[in-house]
Amino acid sequence: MANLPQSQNENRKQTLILAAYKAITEKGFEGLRVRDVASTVGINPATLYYYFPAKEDLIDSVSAFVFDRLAVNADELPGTPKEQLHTHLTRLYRQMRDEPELFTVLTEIRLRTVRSFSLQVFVEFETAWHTKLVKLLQTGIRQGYWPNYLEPEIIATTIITLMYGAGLQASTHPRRIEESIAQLERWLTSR
Amino acid sequence: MANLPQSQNENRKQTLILAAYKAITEKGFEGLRVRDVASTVGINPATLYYYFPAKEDLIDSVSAFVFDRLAVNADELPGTPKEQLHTHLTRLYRQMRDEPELFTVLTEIRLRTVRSFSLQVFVEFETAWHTKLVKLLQTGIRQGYWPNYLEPEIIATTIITLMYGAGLQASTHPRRIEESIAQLERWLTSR
Amino acid sequence: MANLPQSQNENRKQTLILAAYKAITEKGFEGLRVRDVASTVGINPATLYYYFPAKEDLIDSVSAFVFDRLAVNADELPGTPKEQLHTHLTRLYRQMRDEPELFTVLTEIRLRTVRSFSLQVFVEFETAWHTKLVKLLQTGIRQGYWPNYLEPEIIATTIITLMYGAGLQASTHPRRIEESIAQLERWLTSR
Amino acid sequence: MANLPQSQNENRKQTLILAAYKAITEKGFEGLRVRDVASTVGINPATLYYYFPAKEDLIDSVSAFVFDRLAVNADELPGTPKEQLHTHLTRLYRQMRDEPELFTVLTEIRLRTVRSFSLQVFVEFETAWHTKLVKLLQTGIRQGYWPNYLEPEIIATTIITLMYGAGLQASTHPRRIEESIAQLERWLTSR
DNA sequence: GATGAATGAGCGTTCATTCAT
DNA sequence: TATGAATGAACGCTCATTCAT
Repeated sequence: MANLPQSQNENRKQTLILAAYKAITEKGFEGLRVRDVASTVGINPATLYYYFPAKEDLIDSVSAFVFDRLAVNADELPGTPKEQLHTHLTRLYRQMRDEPELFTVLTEIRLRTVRSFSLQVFVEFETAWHTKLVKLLQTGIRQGYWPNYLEPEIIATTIITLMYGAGLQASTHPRRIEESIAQLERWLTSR
Repeated sequence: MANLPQSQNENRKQTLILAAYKAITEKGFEGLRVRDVASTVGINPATLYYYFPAKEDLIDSVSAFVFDRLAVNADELPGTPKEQLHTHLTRLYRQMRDEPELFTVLTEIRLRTVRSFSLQVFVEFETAWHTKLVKLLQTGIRQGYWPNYLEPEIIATTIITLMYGAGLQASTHPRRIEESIAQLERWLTSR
Repeated sequence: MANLPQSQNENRKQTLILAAYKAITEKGFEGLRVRDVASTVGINPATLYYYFPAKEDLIDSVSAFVFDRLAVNADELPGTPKEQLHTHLTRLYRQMRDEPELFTVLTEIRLRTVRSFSLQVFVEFETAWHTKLVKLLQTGIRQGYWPNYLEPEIIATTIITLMYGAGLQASTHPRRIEESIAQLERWLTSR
Repeated sequence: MANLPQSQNENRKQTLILAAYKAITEKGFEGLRVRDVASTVGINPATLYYYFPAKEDLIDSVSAFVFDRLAVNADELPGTPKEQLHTHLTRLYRQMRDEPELFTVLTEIRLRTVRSFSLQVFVEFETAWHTKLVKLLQTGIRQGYWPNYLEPEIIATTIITLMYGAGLQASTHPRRIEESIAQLERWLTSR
């Protein structure tokens, strides 16, 4: 009861983040306009500034939203390491298929970090993902699920790289993604 | 004699394209300004419009420039198919290492096509690349360089996908790219 | 008991007036923002509107505050007319030295009246000051403190004019003020 | 013939400066709007930015315009020092009477410098004025036009101070100014 | 070929103010 | 009394583009 206003506030913030996310989806950062985001939500542009002191803060929140949505928590999954990895890749694949825009926006953000906007947040995201994959692979190798000549660090890197590439093609070639991920898994388990 | 002005014209156009390319490199399409491109070259913005009727035309030329620079003509290389693929991947890797911006801009363009700006040019580029890889792999398999259960279409797709991902990380994690590509080759030739 | 809220109300009003005064001191009317005044006092801008129905009302109160602070009640001083005038000028000088901003704000208000915002309040202030000076001078001349060819009206005007000029230079050239006022007194009493 | 465009350009710049000057006259810096200045001149606001890269640059030009207009070149006048000073003061008085806004804007600028915008330009203006007055007075005293116990530095300061004060009252009490200046001259030449 | 001058449309942001709670 | 949330209007400024010269 008492925190309803609070949650209403949070609600509107979320609505704005979603609207901005969708706008980026459609026009990229290149075409992102504060006015458009506001009018999509049905509020005055000035009101948006009540929630986000600057456009860049809204963008930061969109970034956080994207990172949160991405299913990269590979180690908290059930089953054997092998099953865990499979689930992880499958989840990512499904996400790419069902909401390819998420990966489009992820790439948009990625490119922005290269031009050093707020690199830190992206570095953290990638490091976390990489670390989780490495641990999963180490455990799997130790338990005999994968050949022990595999180098977890390199495999993790390769998986992430392939996923980035897949995400970039998600909107236009959903089929390709599936095939590439399947091929990756085949290689991992071969022999 | 008669075509000197013509070539001078071409020269200036190239200079403008390069300037625009560099601008995209530094600020992305998000920060690309006609005025900046013109002043970098040392001309009046109005003059730029003599060479390119609209900003979008300049961008199209930049796209063409990027596609041209990319070393994706895999089939015109010397050696056996295996050597050809190796050379192809190595060339791409070296390009990523030496001028990672090229891949940054490629991705910028790629994202724009998703939002349907001039999709066609990108489809052609990708199709050509894919086709060349498929042919190379088919020949290699036929000649026994790779196991015959490999499916050329899927492997080609996987290679391209990985390369996109690598390109995205070129500016920030050059090491990762090397490892990923090496891993890919190991998989291809294993057994 | 009953008027405690009343005085609390007055208290907060005074706090707001002081904050606005200080803001004008630092940024002029040009940079006076309701939001800033409110946040300096630690309240919500909306709350300020409970105390002052409009920004202009707050400004009016600041004007009144400035007029009140100015030591221009020349006739209520002890001593002979000559001593009274000396005390009057000395007080003004000290005020210029100790809180030059007061005169800066006075001038800001003065300029606003020229553009006819609330001219009346300023006319009253100036008339009162002028009248007091005239009376003081008349008494002094009648009592033989100053030569009788002095014209009180004109001298009063000259004093006020000089004081305005001094006030304008108070923040940047405090020394000049002292010298000018001393010179004025010397002239007044010469022969 | 060749420099006509150049002078046209300068012409428009001057027109804009004048329009801005008039706007400040009417609304002060507080109410100075780029849009208003542009529309007064009948151009698009964007065009104004072709001539002045920022609002503050336009303001700087207005300041220079005001300083130029002010008749403070006291030493280049004909006649004896006494006549020169008289002419100087008379000119200023007439300017105050005929275009009091000039002094209103001068004061506006003066207040802005107190809040340290571009203090230097004002310091230079004042120093030049002061120096000229001092030289004029020194010469006059040496030549016996004024009693030799007068201290040129202090008198110069007093004159300037009085003139600032007069300028502040120019729009509302033109009569007062005349009287104050006359009084000043009487004092200077008494005995 | 090249430019100075111009512009309509629009940008991110801020303003004083309001009002339900 | 006090505030969170909202807004219309405007602000300084920038954009891609045009066009007479």
